[in-house]
Amino acid sequence: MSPKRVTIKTIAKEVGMSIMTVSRALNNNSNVNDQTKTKVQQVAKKMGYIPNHIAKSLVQRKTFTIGVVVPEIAHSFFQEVIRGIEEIAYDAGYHIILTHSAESFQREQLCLETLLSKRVDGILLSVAETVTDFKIYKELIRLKMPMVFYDRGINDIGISTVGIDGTKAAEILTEHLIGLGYMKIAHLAGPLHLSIGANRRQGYLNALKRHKIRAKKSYIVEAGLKEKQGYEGMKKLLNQTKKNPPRAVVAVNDPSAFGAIDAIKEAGLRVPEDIAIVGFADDIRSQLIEVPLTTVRQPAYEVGKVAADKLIKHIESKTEAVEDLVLNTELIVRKSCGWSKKKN
Amino acid sequence: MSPKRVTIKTIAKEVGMSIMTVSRALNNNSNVNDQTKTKVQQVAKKMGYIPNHIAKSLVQRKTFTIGVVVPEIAHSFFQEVIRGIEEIAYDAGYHIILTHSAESFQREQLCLETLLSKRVDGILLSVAETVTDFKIYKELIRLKMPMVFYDRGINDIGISTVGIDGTKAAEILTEHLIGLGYMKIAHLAGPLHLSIGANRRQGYLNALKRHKIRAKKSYIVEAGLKEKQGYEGMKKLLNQTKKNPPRAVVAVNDPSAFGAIDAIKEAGLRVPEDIAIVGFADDIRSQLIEVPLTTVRQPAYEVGKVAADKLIKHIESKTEAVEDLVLNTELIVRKSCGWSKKKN
DNA sequence: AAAAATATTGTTAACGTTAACATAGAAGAA
DNA sequence: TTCTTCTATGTTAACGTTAACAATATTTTT
Repeated sequence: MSPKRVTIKTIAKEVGMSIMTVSRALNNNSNVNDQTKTKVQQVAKKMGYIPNHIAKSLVQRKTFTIGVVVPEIAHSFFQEVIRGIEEIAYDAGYHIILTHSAESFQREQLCLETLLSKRVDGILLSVAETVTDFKIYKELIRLKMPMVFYDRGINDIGISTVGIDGTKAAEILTEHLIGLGYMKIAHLAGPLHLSIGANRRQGYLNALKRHKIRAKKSYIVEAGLKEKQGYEGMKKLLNQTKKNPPRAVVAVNDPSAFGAIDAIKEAGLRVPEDIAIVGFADDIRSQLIEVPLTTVRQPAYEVGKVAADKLIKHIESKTEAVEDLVLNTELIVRKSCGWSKKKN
Repeated sequence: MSPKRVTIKTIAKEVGMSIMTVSRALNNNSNVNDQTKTKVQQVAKKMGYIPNHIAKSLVQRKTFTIGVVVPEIAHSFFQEVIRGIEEIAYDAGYHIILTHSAESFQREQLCLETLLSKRVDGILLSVAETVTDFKIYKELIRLKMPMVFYDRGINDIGISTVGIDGTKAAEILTEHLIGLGYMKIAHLAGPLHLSIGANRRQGYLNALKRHKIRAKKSYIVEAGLKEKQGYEGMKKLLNQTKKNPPRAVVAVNDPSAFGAIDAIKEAGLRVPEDIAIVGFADDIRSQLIEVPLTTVRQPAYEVGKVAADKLIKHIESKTEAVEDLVLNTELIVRKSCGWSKKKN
């Protein structure tokens, strides 16, 4: 952008007025003579003036920019969330800087540092899987940086979270299995320090309890959110329950379920005849695989919209309440839970 | 972010040195005593210093930010492109501002104005469907704003474009139909002022010509890139060819094909028995619909990567050549082209 | 030991804008 | 007419940083 830049200074010289008048005229600010205003705006247009938001942001300490941290950009769930965020942000006159933590704690730190340096007005973040240290979130609170967690948050830390009721959804999912007659139900859990991990496990336990099924420690394996970890987790699970293998598995999410299915097949077992499985999140692939996966649909686009909306409220009013917003989920029954088969 | 901010000035006062020394120490710049450097860095950390990129950008006239304009954020193709862009940008130390033109010319103008005002270092853009006036692109060139088109570009305007060889891909697609025995092949074209529209139509015509099939004007309808437009276009096509309806249709893209399928069904015809159809782009839905769609897979993620890479080269070297980069496509044969049926 | 070179630190201005206060002129009120 | 109140514009400083040049202290060379 080399050709000698046009600034309000240039315009001021051209129209023979002070830069302040030009600034006011261009911002349609009060107390500028109508003639002056029109004149300035005409000249600005003619000269090809492009306002410099950087300078404006510096003096006003406001960028109209929202920082978004996504833990897994390849996941359709998050892509839809981004879409929701963009829509709301656009309507409110904000723009978004997109960053990607790739499920890495370190990289998440880096994303946040960048966003702070770029002086975004607020941050939307979904906690990376490998995060175990919440110091930086507390620091952000201390800095009064407006922030909202979406999908994956930290409880009782003073930051609003927008997501689903994972506990309830996992409970419904598990109860669905129980309703089909399964008694020996295992759980491939996610990271328990993340609310999604803890909640889904809790929902699983709640369902068992309600139906007076004793939870077995060996039936719960803390795996992870990725396909590979689901695979490893399932292998471990099969290994430690050889004498009494489960008849159904509640996986923490769909990718994890995909991995688990691989492990089940590898062990020479069939889904759902030998082991039924249900996932969580409704990944696009879930309906495409050989035995389509029973899962829970999360309203990704809505999550993005609501989170962005809440964040902007936080940004624009110091008194906006910190609260958790819970959106509805929907049970999607497909073949992997073996609804049409005999069970035991 | 209210608590009295720590700036290099604050630090300078604390360590009893000039702000310039502090600046140098923090930037690991040459010519600072090692002791001083360590001291300053320690104090900075202790005081919770957060560099202000806004101020830095202002003076250096460089933001390390890339502006991305996406025409349809709900489309999985573009979501994958974004993923590719993010990856390359991250590796090169750039961040991305994501904007959405929603296929609207006006809104695209707005996106570009914003990006200019935010002083991004470069712009990646895929032309919105309703764009017919290229003035602003020329203006960007004049401003020497580094820029690369991805997927949808404008020919011979002096801006690099990263995409696929739409002509060739459409030719292959059409030839596939011809190879299956179809002779009466129609085309639902996209906007012809966009390269993707023009190229795909050309490929369709090339294939016909090569096989000595006369192209009929009534068999070509300029529709649009969206599902609804495909629907309307197909209705029009059926209407204007009542005496001699086509046996196969080459749609400009998958959404358009979906719409066309609806129109075909609505007319009481079957796909592919009565009318075969092929799309373009491999939308995620293409394999899910009742009669899975034969289409062309475009390497979306790769497109994003290559485009970002090219843009960064443009940014970092004034002499980078303007050129069109062409990536390979892959024909995906599914049922909608009726490969297993009789044809005429 | 003086001169030259180098290493380290400091000073000033600039990036492009707006906030806050100041001023001049015009219009209205007394 | 004079005082007051607007209206329109101007002046100055600030936002937080770096570039360019200046100055000082230290080391090296001759």
